[in-house]
This record gives sequence, structure tokens and C-alpha cells, in this order.
Amino acid sequence: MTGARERARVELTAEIVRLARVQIEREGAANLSLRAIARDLNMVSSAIYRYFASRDELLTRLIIDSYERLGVTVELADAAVRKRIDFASRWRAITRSIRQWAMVNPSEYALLFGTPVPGYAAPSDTIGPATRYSMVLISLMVEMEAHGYRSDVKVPAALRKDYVVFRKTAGIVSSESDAMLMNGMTAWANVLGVISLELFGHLHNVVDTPGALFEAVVEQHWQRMSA
Amino acid sequence: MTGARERARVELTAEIVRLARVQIEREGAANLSLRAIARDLNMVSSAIYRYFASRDELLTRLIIDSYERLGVTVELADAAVRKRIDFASRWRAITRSIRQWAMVNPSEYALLFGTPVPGYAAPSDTIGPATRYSMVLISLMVEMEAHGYRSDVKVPAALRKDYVVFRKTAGIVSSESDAMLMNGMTAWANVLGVISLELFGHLHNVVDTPGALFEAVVEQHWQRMSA
DNA sequence: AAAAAGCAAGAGCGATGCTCTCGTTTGTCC
DNA sequence: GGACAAACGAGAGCATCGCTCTTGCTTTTT
Repeated sequence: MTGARERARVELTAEIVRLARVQIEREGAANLSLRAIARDLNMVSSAIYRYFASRDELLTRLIIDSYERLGVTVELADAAVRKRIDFASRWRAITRSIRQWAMVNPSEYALLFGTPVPGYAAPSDTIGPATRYSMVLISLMVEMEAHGYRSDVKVPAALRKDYVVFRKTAGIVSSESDAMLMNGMTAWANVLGVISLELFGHLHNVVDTPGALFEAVVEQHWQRMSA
Repeated sequence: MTGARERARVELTAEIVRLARVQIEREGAANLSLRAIARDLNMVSSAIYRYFASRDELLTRLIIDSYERLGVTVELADAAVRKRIDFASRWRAITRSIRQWAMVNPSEYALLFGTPVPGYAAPSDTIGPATRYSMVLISLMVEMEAHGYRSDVKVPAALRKDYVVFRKTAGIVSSESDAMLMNGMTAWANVLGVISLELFGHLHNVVDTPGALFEAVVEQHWQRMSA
């Protein structure tokens, strides 16, 4: 049977990834050690290189997986809102799920949104999964617009050009104004901004209940979007 | 003269810091190497430990310095606005100076606002310098409030308690409403959020002119604050 | 002038990522 | 079924890292 070795390879690869994730959970991505993984597997360190050409390749795999996990989480949170027209609830569900995921998986969040490893250029494999969670947000904006939501926010000319390209790559067909899209982007930046500040320790001695600040940001943006 | 050795020590310490900064500029903070610095100085690696007890201590020094630099930059940008009552111009000057500084010193920005080094707990020495740049923002909010600016944003109860403490530590005496303070904080989070997204590569394939998005965010918040 | 403190050098420890070689096992093709 | 190629794990080794300890030398202090 041709699949024996292949199956073993798949399993071992998965096991390496699993152990790697456990490791960055405890020590952070910067301290990810191939040798430590090899030890856990009772293997010699060089054997790992049969499965991942380099530490960066393993990291890339972890990044892709994390993007997928975040994507699924956000998708589920949005889908859990029964009334699809209740955009306020969906907006809150989506943003809260992002923060929730970040709090539960801080090392993974840091892996995705923290300092990129110097010299490490995200391979093209990552850009697909990276868009998954944000696609949920974009869809919400598009649906809201389709339901008559508008915004009188002034959109800079430079961004209008960007949004033409953006719509094309995102596969959005119906969109009359760019304002909603821009609102979504600034809201996106704000949501990730608060989460990063909280997770990276910049709210210490500033705010004791970061969750409340987060909620305030979420509400602020909802008011702007629904105004 | 008692100062000969002392002077040499001060100079060498400064030189180490300078070389360290050059190094993180090129390779990122994660790749900061004491041995490499020692090589640049034609010294043996162990000699560095006469000046910094550990790599982390050097990093702490770099972090403090960077906070100071950012602080000075923002202070100057704000002070450069002649009409002190022109709060819109001051708001724009402050936020733009933060982004500008980040673009010119990406590695330093990453050092401050990126993933914290795992296991590295920011010593208390850093919290002073860390507040410097944000103090400019807070002052603006306080001054605006003193000039009659108000905001009808709803402030969560949990945050009200935080703001009492916050005002005390920040030395703010006159403040009637928390809304302006909260507006300032959310704006702060949004500004840093966009900058981080841009600098950490999350706007690739999303927006071609990040500066325009940043300007839009700045204007959005100004409208909320001045409404 | 003697004692103390500061300093640079060197060797060394444990650890990292990664490479290369060498038998061994597994799958494939004639 | 047997030859051949590919995949595999083990092992040794290289360059690098942070950090420690000891050993002399120099500067400062007493």
C-alpha cells in the first residue's frame, strides 16, 4: 500500500505543528525551537527538516492555521446571529468574537498582528487565509449598504481608487458608495488597535477594565455606521 | 582626576546604545546581538556585561530612549502650532507626527508597540517615558474641554471609575465630563491601530495609499470630538 | 604606598538553526 | 521477485547566541 509512509508523514507533520503551537502558547513565537519539538518527539533535530525546510516555514504554517482558526471563529460568531437584518447585533458579535479569540489565544494573536519577524516576508500562501476573518466584516458592510445604510463620511480621492481595486479582488459587485467601506476599514483598524493595546500591555496604568473600553469603541463605530 | 574612567564609561555606554539602535534598525529588535555589538567595538563579548547586565537591560534602555524620542517629537509637533486654540490643527499635528515618526523609525515603533518580547516584563523605568507622548494627547483633550468642547458619547460605568484614577495619576484637576477623555482614548487606539496595520503589513493588497486611510481616521475622530 | 574597585580578555557552558553524511527502510518499476 | 530510487532517522558538526567565571591589568580610593 502506497499510503503507509504518506499517512505517517501527514500525521507527523500534524504532530509537529501541534507541538509547535503548544510551544508558542507557552513561550511566544520568538522562542519557537525546532530542537525542542524534536526532543518532544524523541527524534533528532535534523529529522524535523524532512518535514519543514526551516523554522520560518513552520512559522508560516502556524500563521496560516491561526488565520484560519480566527476566520472560522468570526464566521461562526456572525452566523450565530439569527436575524440577519439585525446588523447591530452582527457587528457586535463579529467584533467581540475577534477580541474573545485574541484573549483566549494571545500568542496566536501576537503571531498574526504583532511585530513581523524581521527578514520574514509573508509568503503568498498567507494572504488567502489572512482575508478570511476580514471578509466577514466586509460582507457586513456590503449587506448594510444593500439595505440602505449610507454614510456621509468624506472619502479621500486616493482611497476611492483603492476601493475600486479592492472591490474587484474581494468580488464585490454591488456597491454605490465608498463611505461604508471606509467606515468598515477604520472600524477594523480601531478594533484591532484596542485589542493590540490591551494585549501588548499598553493599557496598564491607563484603564483597569479594557473590556469596557473595547465595548465603547464598538458602540462608537456602530453609531457612526448606522447614522 | 576621578572623571577619566567615568567619562569613558559614559561614552562607551552611549556607543553601545548607538550601535544597538543601528542594529535593530537593520535586523529588528529580535535579532539584537550583544556579541555583534562587541565585535563592532573590537571588544570581547563578555566585556559588554560591564555596561549592561543582560540583553534585556539593553533592550529596556532602547525602549526608554525610543519613548523619549517619540515624546519629544510629538511635543514639538504640537508646540509648532502657533494658535493654541486651533485644536483641529493641533490634533492633526499630533497624530501626524506620531505616524511620521513611526514611518521614519519603523523598528523603534515595533519595539514600542509590537509584540512584547516573551518573558520580558517592562520594568517600572519604562512607564514614565511611555506616558510622555500620550500626555500631549491628554492635554489636548483637557484643554478642549476647558474651552467648552463637550461630547455626548455614553461612557460605560466601568470606565468612569478608571478615569477617576487616571485623572489623579495624570495630574488633571479640572474635568467635568469623561466623554472627552474617552474620545481621546478611542482616538488614540485608532491612530495606533492604523499605524500598526500599515507598518506590520496588514494593509498590503487592501489599500495602496495608507496615508489616505490614516488621514481619514484622523478626520473621523476630529469630527466626533468637535461635534 | 597599599588596598579596593573597575575593567577587558579568554575559556567555557548550554542552547539555537541548519547542513552533510551514512546506513536503513519503504515504495516503484521492469 | 529483484533492482533501483526515494524517503527517512541518526549522528556529527558548524556558526551563532546569551551568559558566567577566572585571570591579570589599570585606575581610583584609602
